[in-house]
Amino acid sequence: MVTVTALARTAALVGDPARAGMLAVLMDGRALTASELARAAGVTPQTASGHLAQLTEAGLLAVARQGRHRYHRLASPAVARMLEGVMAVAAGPGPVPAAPRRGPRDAALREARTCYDHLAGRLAVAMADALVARGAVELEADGGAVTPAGEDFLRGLGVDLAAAARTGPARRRVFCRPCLDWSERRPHIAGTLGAALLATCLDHGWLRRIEGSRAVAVTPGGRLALVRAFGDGLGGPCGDA
Amino acid sequence: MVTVTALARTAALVGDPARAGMLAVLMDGRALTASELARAAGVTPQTASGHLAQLTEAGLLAVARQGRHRYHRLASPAVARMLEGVMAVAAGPGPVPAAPRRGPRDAALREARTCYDHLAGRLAVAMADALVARGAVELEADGGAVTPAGEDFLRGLGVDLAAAARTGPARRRVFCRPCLDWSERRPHIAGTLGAALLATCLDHGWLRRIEGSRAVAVTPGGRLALVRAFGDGLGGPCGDA
DNA sequence: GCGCCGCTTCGGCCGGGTCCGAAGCACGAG
DNA sequence: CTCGTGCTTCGGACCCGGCCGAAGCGGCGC
Repeated sequence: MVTVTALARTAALVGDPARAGMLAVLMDGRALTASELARAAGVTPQTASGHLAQLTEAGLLAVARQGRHRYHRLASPAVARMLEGVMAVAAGPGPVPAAPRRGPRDAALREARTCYDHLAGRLAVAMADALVARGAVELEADGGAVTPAGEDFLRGLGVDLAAAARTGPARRRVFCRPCLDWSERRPHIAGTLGAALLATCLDHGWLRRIEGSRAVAVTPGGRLALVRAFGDGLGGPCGDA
Repeated sequence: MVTVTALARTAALVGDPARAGMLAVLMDGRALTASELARAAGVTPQTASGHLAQLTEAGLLAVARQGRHRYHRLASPAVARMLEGVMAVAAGPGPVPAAPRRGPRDAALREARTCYDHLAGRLAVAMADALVARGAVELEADGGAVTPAGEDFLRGLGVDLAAAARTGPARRRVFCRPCLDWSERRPHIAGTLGAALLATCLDHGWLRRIEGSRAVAVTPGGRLALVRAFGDGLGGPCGDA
């Protein structure tokens, strides 16, 4: 089988700490320069350059030149899914890791952040719970689905389901994929629906990206809108309701 | 983030050719002895022993002692999903790899084989196509769903949907996950539904595992039943209809 | 009980791959 | 044009990790 050597090569690319750090940072879906990635991985620029060349040639990263900067991003959703899969295994079977780190430094990250193209963190898990509770979405380990009632509800929020469903109105119910949250250890909504949800929240000004971080902030108006749409669970980091 | 080092460690485990070979062989869902895995990976038993110890301690493999044999298997579906993800990336974006190898040695593998807990190969792709064509299943990149009509059809075949849907009759439609086939480069049906389909085919005697290989054979009666259920596409390796 | 077989552990060898210092390119600004 | 900055390439040192030979442990069959 030719594939076994390719399998090992690909996994080995992710298996180096420096490269793994870069890929983990890029999991938020943004495109970063080589210097930023070097700093994130804790190596010198020339070392990072070599790693980036390998990752790009293997098809894990895509680059976009822009002036004298080179922006690197994950080459495809398949790469993001692969990384999610490895992270899920790396996290181990333990469902409850206690409360390992309560540092305020990453409090914003635990509250809400981007995960490639969708939301993650406490907010995303609460959102998924609310959607399941109201019967708008069905979630299982292997996949998820939007119910007919859920279609109406989401359309009411302004989620562009039609854009998410490229294949016509007949099969609008599938574009939903669970993604295990590393901070909450509970599933949130990824896939095309997750991407559409994030886009909607950003478009409406409910959420705002925080510069230089994967974290996203809930705007004052956004908090109101989210609570009205999803219920009290979306209220705040510590339940300010 | 503690997880970055764990991410790299896990990926590095898959990143060694010998270990990757063992994991690839185990993707058929069976449990093999250390000697068999050593031969599959092309290393001596003592080398394999070290690798297996690492994989087991990291939670990628589970062992079952039985007499003087030790049977190793993938520890969880999460591990299988991770490997699928890596393989998908390793296969590269190229949708058409020409006809790289037509050796009769793996003809049976290309025709039908197991992939952890479900079917893969030409037969599985044809089966997925037939299910989609008759409107029993909807498949997208992010997930799949069984339609209400599909529920009736599958139940008629004897597929145990109830066992696949542990969570009650209300949300029976989601347990379906696409899995990219490495020989056909087209999706087939994985997930709980894929596992139930394979179990049904084996129970009915339509398919039979081939000893010492991932390949499965279609029995004479099975071919008849499959063609009747799914149409001519299931007929034979080269379309003997 | 004795010997066989599967599996594991220990030690030493060796190769691949990562790392950084220094120098070379490319692009944009002044 | 010349300088400065971001990125890449080259070279050599280092170290981690895989590999196998030999020896030790444990269960099974005769």
